[in-house]
Amino acid sequence: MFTVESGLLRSYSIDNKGKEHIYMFAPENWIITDNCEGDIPCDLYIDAIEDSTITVTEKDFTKLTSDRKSLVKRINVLQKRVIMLMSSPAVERYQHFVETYPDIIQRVPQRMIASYLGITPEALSRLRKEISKNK
Amino acid sequence: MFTVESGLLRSYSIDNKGKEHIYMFAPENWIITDNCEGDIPCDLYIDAIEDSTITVTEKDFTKLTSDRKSLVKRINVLQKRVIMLMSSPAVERYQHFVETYPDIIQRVPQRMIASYLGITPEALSRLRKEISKNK
DNA sequence: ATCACTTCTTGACCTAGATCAATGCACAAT
DNA sequence: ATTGTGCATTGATCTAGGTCAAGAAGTGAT
Repeated sequence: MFTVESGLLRSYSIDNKGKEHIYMFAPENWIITDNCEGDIPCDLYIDAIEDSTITVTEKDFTKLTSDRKSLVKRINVLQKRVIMLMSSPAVERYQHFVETYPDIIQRVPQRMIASYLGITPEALSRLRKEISKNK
Repeated sequence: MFTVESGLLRSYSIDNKGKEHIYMFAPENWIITDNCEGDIPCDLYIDAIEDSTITVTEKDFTKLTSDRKSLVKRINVLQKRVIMLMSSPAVERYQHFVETYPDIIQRVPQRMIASYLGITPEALSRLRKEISKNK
């Protein structure tokens, strides 16, 4: 966990085509982390855009109070979502959703899945057709 | 703040064309909120997709510990970002960024702004040209 | 001064996904 | 049985933004 005293940091991910996607900028007084929990490999890189002085703090996810833990978890989910919206095409976002929330799929109409993924129901319908064709 | 005992809720925003964008689904044991702080008008609607039983908890943002407050703030920023990525074209995302972080613009190369917005440097360049033309 | 390196811009073309409109298909109400 | 009403699908067309390639302009090193 880095607290920026002066300067400017950024965190970013790199997609499978090697393209960078900036997740956040951290100027003076901001806190920036890679949001890794335990063993989970972390998909955020951090570096400095300007010469910076920073304070490093060790964070121990396991020592957080449970409500703080759930906030951090929610942030991680959002982080993943932001990065996917920026870097993955609709098919991949759909597949990720199916894998992550298999039960939800059964329970909500497709147009709502589309709405969650940021695409139209028509696009989702076609994309599902394509997937089922390829197997 | 709603804790879902059984059933399924969703939260969503409505863009300026009247289109709904689902921000999250909340099945059993999930917590869902509209993330309003104080007087700030809140742009999330919540409703039930299935018949549900829920527990309502009052939350008082002002009473949170400061570190919790900063987590909640970060969630709100991410929420805004997710919704904008789903519902706003690149121009609007850029303008929102300029208004929100006017100082950052001065300090980072344009390609990084583009990367943050989820577009290519070329697209950002053209879009800026378009904006400057219209005024 | 010149070369190398990087950023920004511009142009030509391409593609993922949006939009619009029509059709099919359940399931509920009469 | 028939008439909605809402959802999913399909087709035709459009558009925001991506890709690729070529300048232009700034900056630093030799």
